[in-house]
Amino acid sequence: MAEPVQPVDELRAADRRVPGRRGRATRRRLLESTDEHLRSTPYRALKVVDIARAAGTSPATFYQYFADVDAAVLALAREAALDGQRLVRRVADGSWRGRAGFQAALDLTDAFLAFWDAHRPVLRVVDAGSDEGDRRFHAVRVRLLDALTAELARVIGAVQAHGRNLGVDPLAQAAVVVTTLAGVAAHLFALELWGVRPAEARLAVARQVYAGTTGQRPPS
Amino acid sequence: MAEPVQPVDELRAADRRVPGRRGRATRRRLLESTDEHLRSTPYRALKVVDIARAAGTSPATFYQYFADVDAAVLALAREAALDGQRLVRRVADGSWRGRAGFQAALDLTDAFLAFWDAHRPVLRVVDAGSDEGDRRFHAVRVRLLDALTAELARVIGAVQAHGRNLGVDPLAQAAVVVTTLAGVAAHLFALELWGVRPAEARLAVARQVYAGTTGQRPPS
DNA sequence: AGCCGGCCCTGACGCGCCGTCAGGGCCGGC
DNA sequence: GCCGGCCCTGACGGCGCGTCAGGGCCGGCT
Repeated sequence: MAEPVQPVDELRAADRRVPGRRGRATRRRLLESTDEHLRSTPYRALKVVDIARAAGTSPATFYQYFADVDAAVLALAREAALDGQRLVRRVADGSWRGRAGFQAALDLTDAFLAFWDAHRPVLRVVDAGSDEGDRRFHAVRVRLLDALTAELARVIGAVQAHGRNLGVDPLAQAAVVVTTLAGVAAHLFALELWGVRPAEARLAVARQVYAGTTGQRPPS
Repeated sequence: MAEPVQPVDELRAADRRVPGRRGRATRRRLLESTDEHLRSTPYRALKVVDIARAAGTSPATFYQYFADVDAAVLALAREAALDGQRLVRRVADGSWRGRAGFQAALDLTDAFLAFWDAHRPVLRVVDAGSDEGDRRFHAVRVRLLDALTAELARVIGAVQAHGRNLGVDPLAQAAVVVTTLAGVAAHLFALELWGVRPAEARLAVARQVYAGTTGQRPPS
């Protein structure tokens, strides 16, 4: 929750110059090219030369702006994290009580799945890197999901305070709910191959979100 | 559920010979070396030469038994899948009714987390490959989780038949529960860095498994 | 207009790992 | 003690990475 959105970005790695207008445009084209390629190519098969050429520049230029491909993906992930903050409002604004609660769960599920879909290739790499113990990827994954988890934990805590002692750690419960959302979002395609229809998966997720958040049986 | 454990394994890739005793021993050492290295090295940083040398052999020999590193990891994953089948019994044997149901959920959670932990490095690669759309990794991931999902779906269907119409597709619901288990198992370390205590995460997962399977509010 | 300084780009190169192939060691049977 | 077949490996071409010195472009100043 720092004040500036980004610390003026990184200084140019190669020679410590501060990029001017033209430089920033090149950097942006490289980021977009990276995102593009990530949608059609497995991460390990990404070639710097392809990214650079598609951006109308050369590999050497790529290394002027990013230390390696990871750095470019991390930059994309930070942009995605910014975009993801609107999910938080969806949790905070909706009412989680009674019949409306299930609607809130459905809304959150839909918004989360859409969010993941918009940034799928990047988030895949973030997940993989984070799982492998890479600090940088872990940090950005936290940044992606932290506010949402905290807000859900607040809701869960409020439900407990309202009389229903669920006997759980709100943070742990929220984290598990968010993990379900992220897991299903990531594997939705796989579930489909498996014979699970997306609409059914969506409903099942929303039920789990509802149950996990309110401690109530979901409506049938 | 085929009769032979493995279809006599693959023929040797290099020259189509059927490996003899010595050859199989070398293959096994290569597999173990791969598993070993995977525990301390990010997948993309794996070097065939390191795997081979640690197994007391040469890179060329590695390629006699595996087309590439992926193939070795897939072989390890298939072994893990075999090991994972015992999770199914745990679901089938336990009673999911009443108070005992929550115990069944706890047992499944513990067994699943232990299972994932035992095979973590390999399963990480499987997840990543599957997410990237690689057919081979997807197939082995299905093999890993299919029986468990099917059994859970059976339990969910039975609960419905017993009068409580949950109004959901049992397969979708089971798939979401399994996804929660897999997601938390994969990210448990990350959750810990996040401030979630493992014991609390375990309880939260068990509650979600219980709620998702039986449609009941978990006990407090 | 002409010049100049600083911003930006890139060709070229050394390095390291991949994956292959021809050739040779080892071992058990006769 | 010899031989055939199983198994291993040194050596090599190819490719992508990451770096560096050098040069183009452009806007401002006189």
